[in-house]
Amino acid sequence: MEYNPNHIEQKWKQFWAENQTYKVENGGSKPKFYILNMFPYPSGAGLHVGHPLGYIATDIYARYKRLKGYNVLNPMGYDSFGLPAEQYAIQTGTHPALTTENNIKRYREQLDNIGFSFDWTREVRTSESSFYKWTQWIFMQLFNAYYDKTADKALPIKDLVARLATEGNTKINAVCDEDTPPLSAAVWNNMSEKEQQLFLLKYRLTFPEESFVNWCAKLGTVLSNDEVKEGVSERGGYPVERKLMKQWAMRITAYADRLIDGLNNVDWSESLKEQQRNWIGRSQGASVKFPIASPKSPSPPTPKGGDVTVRDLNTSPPTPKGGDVTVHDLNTISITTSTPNAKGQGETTPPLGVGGLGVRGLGVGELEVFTTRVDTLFGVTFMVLAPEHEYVAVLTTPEQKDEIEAYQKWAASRSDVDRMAETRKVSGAFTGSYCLNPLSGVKIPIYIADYVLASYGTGAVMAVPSGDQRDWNFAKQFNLPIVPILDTQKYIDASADNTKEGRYINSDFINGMSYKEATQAVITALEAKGLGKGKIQYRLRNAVFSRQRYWGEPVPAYWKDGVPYLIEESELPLVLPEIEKYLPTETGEPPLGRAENWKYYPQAAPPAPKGGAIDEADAVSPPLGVGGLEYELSTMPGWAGSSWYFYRYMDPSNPSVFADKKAVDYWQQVDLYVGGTEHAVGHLLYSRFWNLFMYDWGLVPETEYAKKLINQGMIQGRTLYLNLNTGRRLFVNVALADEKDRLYHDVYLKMANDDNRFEGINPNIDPNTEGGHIDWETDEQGRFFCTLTPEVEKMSKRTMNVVNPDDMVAKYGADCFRMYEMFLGPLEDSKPWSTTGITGVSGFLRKLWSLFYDLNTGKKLLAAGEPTADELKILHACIKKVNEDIERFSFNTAVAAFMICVNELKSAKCHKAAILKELVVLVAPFAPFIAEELWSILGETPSVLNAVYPTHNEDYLKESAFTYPISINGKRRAEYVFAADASTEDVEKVVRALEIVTKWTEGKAIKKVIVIKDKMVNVVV
RNA sequence: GCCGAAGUGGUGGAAUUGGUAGACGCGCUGGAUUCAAAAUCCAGUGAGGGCAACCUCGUGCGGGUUCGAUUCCCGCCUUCGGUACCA
Repeated sequence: MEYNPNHIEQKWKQFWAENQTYKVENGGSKPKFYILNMFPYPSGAGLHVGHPLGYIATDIYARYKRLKGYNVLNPMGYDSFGLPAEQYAIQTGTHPALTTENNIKRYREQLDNIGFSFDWTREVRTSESSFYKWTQWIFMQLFNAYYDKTADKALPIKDLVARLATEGNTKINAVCDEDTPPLSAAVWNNMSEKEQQLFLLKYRLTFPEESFVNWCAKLGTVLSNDEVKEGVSERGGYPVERKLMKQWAMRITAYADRLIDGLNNVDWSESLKEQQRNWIGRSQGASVKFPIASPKSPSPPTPKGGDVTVRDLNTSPPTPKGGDVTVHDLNTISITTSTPNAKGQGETTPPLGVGGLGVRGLGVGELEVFTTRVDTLFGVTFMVLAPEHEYVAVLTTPEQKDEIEAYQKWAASRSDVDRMAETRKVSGAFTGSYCLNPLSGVKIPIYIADYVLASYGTGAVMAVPSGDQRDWNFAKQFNLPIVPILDTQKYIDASADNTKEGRYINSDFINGMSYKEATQAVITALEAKGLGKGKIQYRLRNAVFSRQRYWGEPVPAYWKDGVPYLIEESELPLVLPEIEKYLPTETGEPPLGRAENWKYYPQAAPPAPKGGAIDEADAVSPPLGVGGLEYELSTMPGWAGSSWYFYRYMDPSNPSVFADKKAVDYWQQVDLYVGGTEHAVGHLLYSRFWNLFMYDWGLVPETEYAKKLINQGMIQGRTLYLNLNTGRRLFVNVALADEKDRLYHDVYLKMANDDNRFEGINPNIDPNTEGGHIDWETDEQGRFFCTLTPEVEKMSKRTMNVVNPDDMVAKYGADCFRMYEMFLGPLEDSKPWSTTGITGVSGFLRKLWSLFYDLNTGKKLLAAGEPTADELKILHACIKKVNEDIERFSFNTAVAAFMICVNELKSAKCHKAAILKELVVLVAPFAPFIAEELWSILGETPSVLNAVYPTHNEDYLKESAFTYPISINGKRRAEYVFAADASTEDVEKVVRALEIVTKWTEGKAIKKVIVIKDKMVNVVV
């Protein structure tokens, strides 16, 4: 019988399907194991050879665990909402659902070809209403929740409402918008329904807000920060601008600390955890208030233009000793305001900040800054605000108005790309106003500059040019004083020295202190004056949750009189309506503005008002769109469905709950999650956030849903470029160049000897449509050649470097493809795809087959008989090695172990069923097709997955002798065979007497002989 | 700049706890088979020297710890990934 991979693949694919070999039940006596792959977006390009890498690894592990006696959940599904299908719909009018359906069909075929053990009865698709019903449901739970800091968890919003009605919000320690005003119960109870609802939005875990977002005009939607790379959209590479829009947001910041702390409890790679920590960006510091100097107080000469000088800081010591002399009496300054922020004001919020203060008129108010180095407070010589800072208008003196406004205009015109390209350039403008150092009372000028970001901290920075390079650069540019504050800062004229080493100087009461002492002393002093306190600042922003697109989950909410309300849970799912064109409306509404046939709502009877609970929609009888009711027209972002899909696999078709509690309690959490590192701060952070919320809500049992996570490396493609004489480069289709001798635009080429040189068959036809032609070279025989430039890049349809796994499977067989991908190197490493070496794996499988049948004659070699000690040793060494390697996800070395085993059995001419049977089970996770075939050839009943996984017997591995390498001073000089049971003393005695040893130690005394049992001997002279 | 990971033959990569560096595969060289080629099989293959036994060097670079370092420590260099006027 001959080895024909394609033939046995067909046979076993059918067998597995007919016998539901991979179907998994919830429950049973076996221990559970949940393995998860990041589910793919079904793109039109189909799977390329990079996608299956992780799937193969998990499939091996899943089969291995199953053979080891576990009940293994190994599901697969599709993240099937997304932009490409919608873009295609805009271009062609094809419904995204249809495109998606076709793509999924193709994916499924490709996946089946590789022989995965997925339980397809559990397949999920995020774009199916039976699935997104629960995405919408979770959204509703988030809307009905607020984060209580005292309980340190999410609580029902109706609890908050009850407390507001009895005690106001002053005692409530909850996460809310920064502009939330203090409120008494009386004020709350006097609010109208609308005012109350708007007020509650400041607390809800998901809420609409007017905010600056990344708007991509070309895609017609907003993008989250992690969907924007280098100022352009990650998908498509289109320009992105900042735009103020009303958007739904998720209060992920409420979970910032728990998202950081939870990382300590999961087995994820350190680099990935670091990425998440950096993304959350927790920094410990202090907020400090700088009183704004009254214009009436004595001031330095008004600076003009760019050459501002406040020389008096340099000529006189910043702070007189004793601290009793101050420029300004701080106690007379009334503190009446809170920090402004970049956000718009809610309607019910009393106007705060500038408007009510009249900063310039009254000479009161203060600027709040956040700093991680409050100890450097005495080194502050100026203040810098973001150009968009709310105070700028009132702080600007009439003389400086033109300059400031010109600068603001210039800063606003700069795109993110510009800003990033010119980070080293110093620019800014002086407002004409001053503020006072809260401790020293020193008067310092206030500038604006775009190196200060409005979106971080308070949008204001206390500048310490001696300790911060950017501040230093700014001080040099505008000729501002630089005061060293640590005795270690010696080269302050050359650059800033951001150090914590040394003792303080020029710093009043902290002079002589260390960093730690000073930080505490300054905070204490600030707190005593009510001008500062310790504070933790996060880089993490609340996550924008709206997309102005069609192909996504509809938000289950509607608007009445400017207030958002949820629809009833009983009305879920809110089905995505059909529309005729997938474009924004003429009035600029999202595509859903075109919908007229909202299917499921409002079909139910108007809900009865529920006792006082204001989060319930209590008057929804008229159809939406009539009587002031309007649907929310934006849809959810791509990360909505993927934030919880792993629970749906546990109970995929349940109509009444996202997953039955019994199922969730059984599977608990994902034991092993495998996916690409590109989701480090997107999906993997959002899903942890949703999981924490679901945990708080009592829906799931674990605070972290993925116990262990492995990031598989990316398999890159080889992109071939054809250089035209105009300097333009064309992509060359890798597959066509390899397989069909045919290239771009009817130019016929043939693979030349050199990998990247191609012979032209008909160079008279050139791709003039691309505005140039190829510069052909000719060889001595008059043949034409051109040279292609290869580069390693991500595989994508656009660069025509996609390698389809189907082609590999057709050519070498699925088993070979699977093992080869594993053999390529460590799972976590990225590597360019190359088929060099696949013949080695192919040869291995044929060799394995040849233990059963003669490859030439087809004669059966398989025989009965007692295995010899040698044969057992070969087998059990392999069992041991493969077990260990799978446990540490080192699949490449496991494949090598198989090769060694088969090579040795072949040399030993071993065809014994007793040996081969165990080997087949061992190979089954890696090469399931050939394993099933050989298993049945052995006369066993399929499936091989129901076999028992072999364990090794250490007795078979015992050697009768061990060859010790003998080193002299750590250099290997000889080896000598000792009996395995020789004691270290015996070994030492013999080694000392060896001729080779005496030769090397000639004339010198042996100081020591180190014998490590079964390892080596080292003679020290 | 900051954070993280990694640098080993011609090549992909092994070396699991500080203990024989280069497993396994590809490629290459020589041989067998063949009319010939492909395929297959056998042998060799880190570099340098030597007829040979054998010797010297060798895991990015420079130091250190150790009987012994690809592995641990210190200082650099390079590459890749992430991130960035984050105060």
